[in-house]
Amino acid sequence: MERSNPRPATGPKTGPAAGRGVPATKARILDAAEALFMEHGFEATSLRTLTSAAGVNLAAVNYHFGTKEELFETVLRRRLDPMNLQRVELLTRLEAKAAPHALPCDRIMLALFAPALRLARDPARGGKDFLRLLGRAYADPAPFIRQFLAEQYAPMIARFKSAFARALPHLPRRELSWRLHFIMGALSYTLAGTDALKLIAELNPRGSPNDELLLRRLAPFLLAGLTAPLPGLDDVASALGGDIVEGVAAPGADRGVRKC
Amino acid sequence: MERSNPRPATGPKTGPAAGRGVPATKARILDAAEALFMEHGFEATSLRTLTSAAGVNLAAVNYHFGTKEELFETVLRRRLDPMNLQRVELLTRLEAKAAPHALPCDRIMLALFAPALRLARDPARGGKDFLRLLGRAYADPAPFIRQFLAEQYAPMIARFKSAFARALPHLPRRELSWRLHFIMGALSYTLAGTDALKLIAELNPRGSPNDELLLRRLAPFLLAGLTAPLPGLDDVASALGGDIVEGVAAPGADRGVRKC
DNA sequence: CGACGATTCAAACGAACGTTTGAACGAGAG
DNA sequence: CTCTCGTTCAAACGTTCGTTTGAATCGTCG
Repeated sequence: MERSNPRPATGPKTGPAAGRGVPATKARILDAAEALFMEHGFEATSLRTLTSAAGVNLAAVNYHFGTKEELFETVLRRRLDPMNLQRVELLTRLEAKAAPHALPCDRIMLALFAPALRLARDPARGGKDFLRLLGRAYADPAPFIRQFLAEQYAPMIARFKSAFARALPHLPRRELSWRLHFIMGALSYTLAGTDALKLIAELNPRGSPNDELLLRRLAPFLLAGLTAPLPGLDDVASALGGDIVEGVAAPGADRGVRKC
Repeated sequence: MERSNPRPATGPKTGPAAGRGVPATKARILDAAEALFMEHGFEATSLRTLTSAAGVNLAAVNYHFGTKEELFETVLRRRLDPMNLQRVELLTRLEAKAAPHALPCDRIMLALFAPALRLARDPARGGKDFLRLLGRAYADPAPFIRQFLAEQYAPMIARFKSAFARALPHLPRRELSWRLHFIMGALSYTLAGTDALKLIAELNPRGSPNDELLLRRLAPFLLAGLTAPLPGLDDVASALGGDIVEGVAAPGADRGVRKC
């Protein structure tokens, strides 16, 4: 029985039906998990609900994936790995094409967004639902999720940070780091599509939550923020120093900030 | 006994020690809940952990608040209500001062940010930890949280949307709605301070996660995005139409987008 | 055929959860 | 004192969770 090593070497197909499309169970679990994790989150999705939806036995998850957490990581990795790989490859290709000039940062952002869009359009199961799962994972408090994402994203982020630094030589590195953080935050939040304040539904009454349209609006927004002039040191601060609650609020507080 | 109405009218102090600082239990539960919900999220915080930390009996939560969910809403409402009230009042006051001219949108954003900053600086317990709790709640999948936040935020959001619409008459209403959504998303994500990719720690090695500094960097970033020129219709789209993965990628795709 | 190994299955395990119960407590009013 | 009533308490309830178990199943190969 060998229960001491429950997971039988996650390797290739040594399965029962041998040569062809064998472990339908494993794939069905992955697909159901992606859909349910997307809809209800990690903690709120029970293995009993999941295995029922997938039409497999309850124990199948632990047999094939070992643990619920490992299943979650597998679900994420299945689409995240290729996407981040595409991002870095695309960036490298665009940079090579622009050489010896630095790649302008709207192109860099294109390399960041296009693979996500491409994933959203993926005809295969998942598609844009996966982006919602990903955005939700970004905000999950579970430590194992945070660590997994950090490891998964760190190299890609570092690569893009270098590219942006080359495109924006005047921008202090620290400021760039902040702005990249804001960009990833807005991107995650938007992709999560949680409709927190029902804004999306109100804005896009038709049933189709057009992700492409969404990213096409988000990209210029973030690009403008990225290339914004450096903030004055006393924009918000001076307003807070004066008693804003009584309406005094910094007469000349708009230095360094673009007017409307 | 009257167990048919377990919660004894959440009204004022009719307590045991009568006249003074009575239901220490209730306050201790609220404080402990704020800290623990902040650190671990709603689902991951058990009532047993919570009541142990607060030094009260397990049943006290159900006695005083009825339900774990109602406790959570109370924790949020305790600081959220005053903050959103301050936001709207400050906006109204600034608008009155600017009349008959429209209030420029950097000032509008000041009214959005300053009360949050003020809350972060609050010497009373909670302070900036609460903002992290709030940012986390924004991304929580639990339906009751989403509904609660939507009801709580909708009026304030609508008020600010009108103000921005007056300051940006050339911006289509639909575009403005999107950008406001992006702003609230980036704000929530930033306030959540989840340090998803450990960026914050790397950027701010000193122990103090200076929220003021953070918002002072976020505000110009978002302001630039808000006032960005309208996106061309084929920035990202044409790049996607051409086969970006092979590096063709839209030679003249930067129309309408500010160059770096 | 017969044994093997990978897979599936029904059933159970132990733990943790939110909530309820009914008795004990303790100050204030009659 | 006695009764009352808001509060606290230890204990238990019923449910659900992720995981484990050991037998049954089935195609493959000697």
